[in-house]
Amino acid sequence: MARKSGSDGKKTARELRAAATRLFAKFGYAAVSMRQIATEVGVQAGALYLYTPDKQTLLFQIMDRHMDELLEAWRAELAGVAGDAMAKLEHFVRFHIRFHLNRGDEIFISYMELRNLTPENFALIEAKRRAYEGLLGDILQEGNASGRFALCDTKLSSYAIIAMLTGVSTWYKGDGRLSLDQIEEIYLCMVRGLVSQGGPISAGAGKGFM
Amino acid sequence: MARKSGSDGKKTARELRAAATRLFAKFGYAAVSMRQIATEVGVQAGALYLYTPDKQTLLFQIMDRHMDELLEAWRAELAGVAGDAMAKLEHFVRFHIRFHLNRGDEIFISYMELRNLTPENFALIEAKRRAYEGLLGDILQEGNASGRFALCDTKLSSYAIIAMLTGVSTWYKGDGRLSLDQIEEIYLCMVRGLVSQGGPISAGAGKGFM
DNA sequence: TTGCTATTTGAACGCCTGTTCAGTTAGCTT
DNA sequence: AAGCTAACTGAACAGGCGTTCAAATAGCAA
Repeated sequence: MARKSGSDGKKTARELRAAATRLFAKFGYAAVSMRQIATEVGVQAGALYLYTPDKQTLLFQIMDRHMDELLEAWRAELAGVAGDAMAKLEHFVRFHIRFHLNRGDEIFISYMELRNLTPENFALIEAKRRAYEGLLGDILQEGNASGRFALCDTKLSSYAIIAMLTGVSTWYKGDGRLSLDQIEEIYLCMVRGLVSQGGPISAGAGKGFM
Repeated sequence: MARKSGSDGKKTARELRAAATRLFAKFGYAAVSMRQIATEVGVQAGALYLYTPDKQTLLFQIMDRHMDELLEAWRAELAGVAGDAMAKLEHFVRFHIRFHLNRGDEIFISYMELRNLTPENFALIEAKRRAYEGLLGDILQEGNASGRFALCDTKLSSYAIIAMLTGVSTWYKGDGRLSLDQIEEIYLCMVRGLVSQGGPISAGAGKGFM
């Protein structure tokens, strides 16, 4: 046997990416072998090398595409939003949760497998990650400048908000007690409080952190 | 050559744990070989099996000890705290940041290598993790009950707070622009706002999430 | 000095790894 | 029917994997 009946390069390439994403997310890049991926795709390991130069590139492309889609999706989303910083922030929260819940595998890989990238590939992904954090950071600064927010440090706040939002994908199961809408609302409550700092107890206490 | 001069089993056992922790954190469990660990310790691979039954146990013990120390340290900390829920929460925030920043490797492993545990080992670690989340959850519920906090969902809030606090260890470098004390204060500001929900804008808006 | 135990080596086990490549076939074009 | 290309197989390569174990040595007790 050599070529299989009904074989199609484009389809195999797609399935390779899909299988790699699934397996990397489940078992980790280092723990998954090319033969394992090949089995999932339904071909022999050698055939994979028609569609990727090597295993490392496979990992990098999954992450790189994820970051591109994330940045592109947010730019598209933001284009349709008029309003103050709070309106933008609320949009961001909803967007981030919703986007990531539909891509559990990619997000998992993007956070867990950074250390398995070569230094050059790591630098590329890291730059895109920083760009995304910066987009939230801009909103926070705008809110601080307009007096709407009262954040001590917008950079740390962007880290904190992204970390808590991304954390949703570690426990969310589609069949849980809460719907996606409810989760969005709950996180919105928390983020609104977080950026307003202090709340009822020491409302408007100032911007310094001491 | 066989036994080495000055050799000491207790010391080798300690160095094995230390080397495994360091390497697992840096490269990931699956990517690190027993020979690599042995080189770090300064012995041949075979010698490691006097101090661990296998590689999996090595990983499990690192995580298990970490969770035990975390739970024990927090219990000790809480014992000395009198005050309302806000006082306890502030203590928790400081404690969590401080504890984890001193153990970057262990925390990294505990979050990244869960999927490399056998199902039985995973269940044991997961139980301890839930216990820790529950300790924060108790504080949040106490605060909600006393009217001090205005959280929509204490369970989700405990996830969110732990996620944002733990996130610190992903970017913290001891030589950064902020001191540990400053970081604690900034996160305290955010957490206070988060639990107070809505802040100056809609202070005391209620507990329902809609 | 002899004996005993703790500690380690170094080789070996069978199996798996990422990657390459000559050879084979499916399906289309001429 | 012949030729061509896209798609794939299956074997091979050199090396690494976790783990085991007989043999050897260090340091102490008798």
